[in-house]
Amino acid sequence: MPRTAAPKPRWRRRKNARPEEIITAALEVFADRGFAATKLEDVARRAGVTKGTIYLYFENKEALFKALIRQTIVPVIAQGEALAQSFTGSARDLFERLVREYWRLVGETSLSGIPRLMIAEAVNFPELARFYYEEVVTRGHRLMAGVLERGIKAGEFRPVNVAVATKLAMAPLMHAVVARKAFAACMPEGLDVGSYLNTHIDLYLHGIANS
Amino acid sequence: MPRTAAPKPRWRRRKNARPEEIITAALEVFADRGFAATKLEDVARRAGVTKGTIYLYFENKEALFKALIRQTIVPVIAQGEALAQSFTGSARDLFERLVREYWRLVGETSLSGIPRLMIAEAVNFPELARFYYEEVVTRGHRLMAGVLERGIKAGEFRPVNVAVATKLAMAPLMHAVVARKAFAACMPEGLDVGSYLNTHIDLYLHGIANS
DNA sequence: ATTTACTTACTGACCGTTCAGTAAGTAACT
DNA sequence: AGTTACTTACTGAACGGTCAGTAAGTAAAT
Repeated sequence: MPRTAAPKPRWRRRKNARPEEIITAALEVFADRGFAATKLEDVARRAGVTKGTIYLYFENKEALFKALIRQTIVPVIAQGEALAQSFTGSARDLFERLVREYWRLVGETSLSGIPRLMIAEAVNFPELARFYYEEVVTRGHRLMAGVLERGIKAGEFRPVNVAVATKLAMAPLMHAVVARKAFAACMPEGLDVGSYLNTHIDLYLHGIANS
Repeated sequence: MPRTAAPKPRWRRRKNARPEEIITAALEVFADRGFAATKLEDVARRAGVTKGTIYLYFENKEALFKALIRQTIVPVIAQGEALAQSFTGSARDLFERLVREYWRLVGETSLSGIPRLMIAEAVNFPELARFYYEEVVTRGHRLMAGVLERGIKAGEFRPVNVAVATKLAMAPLMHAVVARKAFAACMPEGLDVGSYLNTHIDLYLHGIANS
């Protein structure tokens, strides 16, 4: 019997690729099960390794989660900030761009599971909540508040209470992201995201317009 | 030595009072920990009994939760329906009444923990999700949709897509309820609920007005 | 032959659920 | 009124399953 049988090792050493693969797997599992209910064994299986391997690259479950946030959501915010910085059109148009961009990058991807997860488990994991609130929520609000102030300064928008108006601009987005995921299985009709976004943008800009 | 020392029994038999006391305790714990993270031992302690007693009155954790929903949230919806039924003013005024009433009965009470809980855990407890969606969400939407249709028929509101407009009317309420609870500890400034509600009502009615 | 990335088998804590036992309450019978 | 026989609301400990984290061992790579 010739020793031609492929050596085909049962596993390979891929130190460089592992962290990213584990984070990718973690995103999928965390996004649809939540933080507490996610089993690291599932994350490992999806990443093509075993549980122990995760602990070679991340200190614990919480550290893995933070790494995931930093590598996925934070860049989305940064991209929004860059867009706002370089944008030269009206505040109205920038608002619309940002809303649609948020939906494209978060609402329609598995990232949409993250806001739901945070809202769900913030109370039980206060350290995670603090981290997320600072890195994502306040930064996102600052971005939107900047757009509103720009519009007010330019005379496009009424001089509203910026903090409140910011929250009212984001709320329908956040709630859609969060509720769609949660009750997907219960809504036979689904949610017509197209009309939903269009209507929100229309109503909001109409409401805040200086006229 | 006189036997005046109160015998003070370690516990008393109070068959009639138990279920309600357990539900009250359960609301508080579920509302701030969520479903999965709630320990029946905590519920029991808060109700002044032990874990075993809960099982004399409720089949299991899930049945306790359903009983809680039926006894707390469902009556709130029913009250809203009654108000809408008997209301004789404009649709605009009815909208405002319902929004404020919702906040008063849910947003400002420990009931506010329930929507968050459902959104959080619907994915992991599909049977609970189905129950809640049917008994609460669809019924709430039907109520709000009725108001919008009334306004459209009366010529107060533009003939919008009612399903979408309903969701946009509720979203800021739901999101405020849900996020406030979640990030209470992270928001030093808090949320100015008064302005938030006023602004939402104002913007929304302005946006949907037929003019 | 040595190093080290990875697996495997294990531990300890946690919690929903169960159930044998206990003591509070009740009423029948003195 | 007091004793006793009985019912049942409630307790508390233990069981079984789950899962984050650990450490000893294995095999890939050099």
